[in-house]
Amino acid sequence: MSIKQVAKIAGVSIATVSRYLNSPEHVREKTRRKVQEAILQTGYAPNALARNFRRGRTSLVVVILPSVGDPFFAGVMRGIWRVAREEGYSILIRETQFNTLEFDEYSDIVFSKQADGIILLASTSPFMKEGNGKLGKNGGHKGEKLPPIVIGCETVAPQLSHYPSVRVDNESAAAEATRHLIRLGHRRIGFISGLHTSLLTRGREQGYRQAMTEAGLEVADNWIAEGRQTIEGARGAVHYLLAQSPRPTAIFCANDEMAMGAMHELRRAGLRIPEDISVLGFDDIRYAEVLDPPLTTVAQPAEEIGEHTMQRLCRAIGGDDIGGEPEIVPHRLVIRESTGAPPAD
Amino acid sequence: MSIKQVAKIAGVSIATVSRYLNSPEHVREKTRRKVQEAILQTGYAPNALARNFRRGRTSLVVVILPSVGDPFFAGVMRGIWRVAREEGYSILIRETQFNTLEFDEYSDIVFSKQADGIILLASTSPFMKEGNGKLGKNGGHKGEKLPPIVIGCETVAPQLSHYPSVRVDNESAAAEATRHLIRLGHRRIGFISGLHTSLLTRGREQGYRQAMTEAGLEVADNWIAEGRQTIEGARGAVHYLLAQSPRPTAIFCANDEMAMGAMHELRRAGLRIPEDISVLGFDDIRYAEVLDPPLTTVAQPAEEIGEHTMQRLCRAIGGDDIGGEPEIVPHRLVIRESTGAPPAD
DNA sequence: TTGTAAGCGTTATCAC
DNA sequence: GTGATAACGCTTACAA
Repeated sequence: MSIKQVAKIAGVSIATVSRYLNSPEHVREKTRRKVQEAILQTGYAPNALARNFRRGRTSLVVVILPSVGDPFFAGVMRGIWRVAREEGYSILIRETQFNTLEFDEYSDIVFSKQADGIILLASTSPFMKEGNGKLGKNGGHKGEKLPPIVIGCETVAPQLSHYPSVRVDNESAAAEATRHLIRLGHRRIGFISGLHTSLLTRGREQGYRQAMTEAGLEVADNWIAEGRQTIEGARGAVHYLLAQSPRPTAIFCANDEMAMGAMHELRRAGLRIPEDISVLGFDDIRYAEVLDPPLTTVAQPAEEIGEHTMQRLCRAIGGDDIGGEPEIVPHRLVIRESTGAPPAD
Repeated sequence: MSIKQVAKIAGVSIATVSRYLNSPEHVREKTRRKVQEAILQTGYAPNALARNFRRGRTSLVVVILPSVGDPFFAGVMRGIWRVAREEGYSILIRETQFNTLEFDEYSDIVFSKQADGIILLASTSPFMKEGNGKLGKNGGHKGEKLPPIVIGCETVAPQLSHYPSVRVDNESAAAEATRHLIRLGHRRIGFISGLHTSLLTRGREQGYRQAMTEAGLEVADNWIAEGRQTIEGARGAVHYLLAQSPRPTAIFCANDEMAMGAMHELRRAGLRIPEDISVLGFDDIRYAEVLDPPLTTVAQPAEEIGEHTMQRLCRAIGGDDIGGEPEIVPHRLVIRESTGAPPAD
């Protein structure tokens, strides 16, 4: 009833009010003033609900991520927001924590018009049933188009392999980081990965293995410890690694958060970093450089990842075919003081 | 057109399909099956846009906060999400960074039906013009109701003082923390606050001053340093404090993030913590205990704050009068190893 | 228990 | 430039 009231007060038709709102240049100066006056008088605010309904779009984008707590994602989000603001989107965040979401749950968000598109940041569970209904591999929701989805940061489940993504080359990056440790003289290098149900760190583990193999070094099974990608998870993993014999002289953690937990646990065990054992992280979150010692880690351009992901999504929503290839953004090994030569032994 | 198609295929009216969706118990078993079959066949998903429009509500709540990066807010968000899920709301996040938003910009979110309610986490700028239009102190958007807004975490601008909030007693908490330092023997205690444009840390500074005064200690102007509530901000502040003479033997930081920056800068200056100088934080983010040394800080029940805030908002949206009093949740001083006796001097 | 039909606030397509 | 008016997809009296 609201545009109607404004129209009545201004003495024009509702069409004119609508025009005033959406393309004022098509309204005569004099009329414009009348409408403006009426709007001020009534305190009218256009009903976004009705507008979106009519237009058939929500102007909402859902971002799905494992945990907002991670400062790395905060960086990615910032990039997403920047583009979202420019493009007129609001961002809805869904945290998966550690539970498994079916892919259909994502796509339904779009088909039921809760959002115009979806960004998947990092791990999705690989436990999605193949071809169960709405999104087979050549996809389509009973004939409708594929939902606009772009993946940020990480390698993904096979079902998602046809969707575009923006990320660093995790494998190369991890290999490069591992080589840094090897160059320092380490031979026994441990790796703390995420849970095996998470894809977040899969590529990183691959890179680690590759660098080890290529250097002719053994990758003992008991040098790879698995844990939740949390401080607690890393603690448990370190506990496990320290119990091995011989134990690693360096630990590569699949992300910085885990590196922080690892460093703490190592200190509690009475070890000095890097004199007794080296620690390496991944992400270069803002805390990495203020740790004691500052953490050697692989930097990802978080904001850039966010921006590009969102930009690509916008194009997909706009109907462009954005292809399915991953866009690889550059990483950078940041050498600080948590890595050094192994102890004389 | 969609419910229509389903209705046609099922051989019933659209009203029946709608009923099946919203109150299946009012549909005869046999009919129910027909509808279900049709829905499966078509892959129909109700159009949330149309539904919300019709119902006049968005099922969205906007959370406005200075920065998602802060792990403390991540905890609060978790609490908000838990309740939101139960109550059927999705959460839209708006990051203010460091810019000043007008209050009208918030309230318009509700009046233009972009969301059903608003949660304001921590600082809002105090620079909002008084009584400029839509929301005077006895408020109302040209006669409409006050928008449902609940404030989480912090003391607020005078214009918002009539809105309900959920938070710890910052003043008492900060006073208690300061007394801990005094008890350890410190007399010269510095305070690193947020920017003066931010209300985030106002109450905490009050508490600090109160405890100092009450102990008969001087609060020198040059022992209070101001900076952005970031690692960088804290570094600058420490730099300033260390240049004072005599300089403080302990530094109370208005939050843990700043404490992390402070610790790093102190170490760079060659000072040992706590032997040479003590550091105290606020929030007890999850990183606090893995720092070296682990950080003494004031713990806030982040998730609980989030839950209660959201619960209260839900009631407000439901039309209940939830009053304007703040709900105070308990804080707890967590003593770790970053605080100790002052140096003999 | 089911169907008919009004209406939610916009935008878009026409004529004028 | 402006004004009628028909959608958009759904919920909900009210009638049958």
